[in-house]
Amino acid sequence: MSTTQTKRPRGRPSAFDYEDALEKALKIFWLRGYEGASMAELTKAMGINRPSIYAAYGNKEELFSKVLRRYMAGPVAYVAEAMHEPTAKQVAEKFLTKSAEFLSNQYNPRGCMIAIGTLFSGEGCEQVQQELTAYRQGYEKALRERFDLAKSKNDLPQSVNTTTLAKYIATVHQGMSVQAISGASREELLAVVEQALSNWPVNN
Amino acid sequence: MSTTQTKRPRGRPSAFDYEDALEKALKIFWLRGYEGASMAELTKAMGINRPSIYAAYGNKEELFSKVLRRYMAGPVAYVAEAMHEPTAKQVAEKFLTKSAEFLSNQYNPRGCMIAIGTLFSGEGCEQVQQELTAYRQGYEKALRERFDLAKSKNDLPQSVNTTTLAKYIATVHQGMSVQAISGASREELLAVVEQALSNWPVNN
DNA sequence: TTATTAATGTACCGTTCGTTACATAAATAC
DNA sequence: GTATTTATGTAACGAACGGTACATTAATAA
Repeated sequence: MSTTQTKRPRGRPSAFDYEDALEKALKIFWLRGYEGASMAELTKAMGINRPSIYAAYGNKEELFSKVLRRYMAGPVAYVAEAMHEPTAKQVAEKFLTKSAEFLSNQYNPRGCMIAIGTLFSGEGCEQVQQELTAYRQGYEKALRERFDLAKSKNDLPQSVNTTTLAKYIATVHQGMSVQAISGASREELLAVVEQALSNWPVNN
Repeated sequence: MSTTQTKRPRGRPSAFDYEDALEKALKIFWLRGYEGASMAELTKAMGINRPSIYAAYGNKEELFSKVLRRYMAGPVAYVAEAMHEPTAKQVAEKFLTKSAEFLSNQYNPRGCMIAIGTLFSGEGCEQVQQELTAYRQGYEKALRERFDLAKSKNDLPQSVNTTTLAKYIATVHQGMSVQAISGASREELLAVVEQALSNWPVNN
């Protein structure tokens, strides 16, 4: 037999699915931000009583951290995927175009949790802010490294400053999240992307 | 005599200066955001007891509203001024370059209150969100109208979509605020501005 | 069966939130 | 002077915050 008997753990079994509940917490944090999401609202959305949340995920900060990991692996997984496009220009196009679609997806809350999450906040959110800053710097760095690779393959002119180019693409992406929250449509976001990429550096 | 006797009002005189205290509240809201700024912190910074704040400015939401007006008239007055530059390109250059300097001014809190304020928030902040959205749409509209004027004077090609161009400039500006909060330096911001404007539409 | 383990639901903890009642103090009006 | 007006400082309000103690329930182990 190839069926592996999964032995049940010792005590009372969980009444909720770990990942499902995390997904529901994600929706709340995404809509409200870290501070704007209250444990009461999270509890209600997750369908779990508070002590079970703390037992399973830790405190609010740790729950948010786990939510961020799920967010990266799910809704914004397209970012990492875009890096695999064959050319630097296609990477940028894919990244921004997919973002425009993502940000105007009617089933998502507006804006990207990582791009524009917890920019201003009260005292005691320093760790959350740092974590989000690290994520932001992370995808900007991924862009830069991808552009460095392109440069080494003559896919980008040697004159290009990859740090600046990556920061520019990240800046447009972050601005697009603000635009999405402020009411921009998919068409408008795509038009901005086209404008933003119309200055792409090319070999002569 | 040309000196006009300013007659003192009836009751006990205020122990604080209205605009000075508003300036101190501005610093707190700018640093913390609307929700992150507590009345306790505001009270302490303004040097006024709470009932006096409520009497002079109304509740927290109204205080924030008055702070926004002061913010527009002071720290970000350069935005309206930039519109008066002689050409559309100079308008965009001035707007973004001044923003880069503003956002990296060591004496300011990071980020622009209006560009990226209260993007995510808990229940009960709808009015503040709407007000900030209106301000954001306001300066984007000012850019568009300035570009329309430029177009009518052949300062911009007739093929230009001014709505898109204005939205693109606003998007870069908003992204720059995120970058500033995430640690970008003045030099980096200025490099992004240069990159962002390298595709400026010109008559052939 | 009995012991052990772990998750559950209830009910509450202390703190902080925005806001306000109220008595007092300091000015003008008469 | 006395009355009136307005701002002040103290002190507290009810509600919401993040977090937890504790008894109970439901599973496995022996």
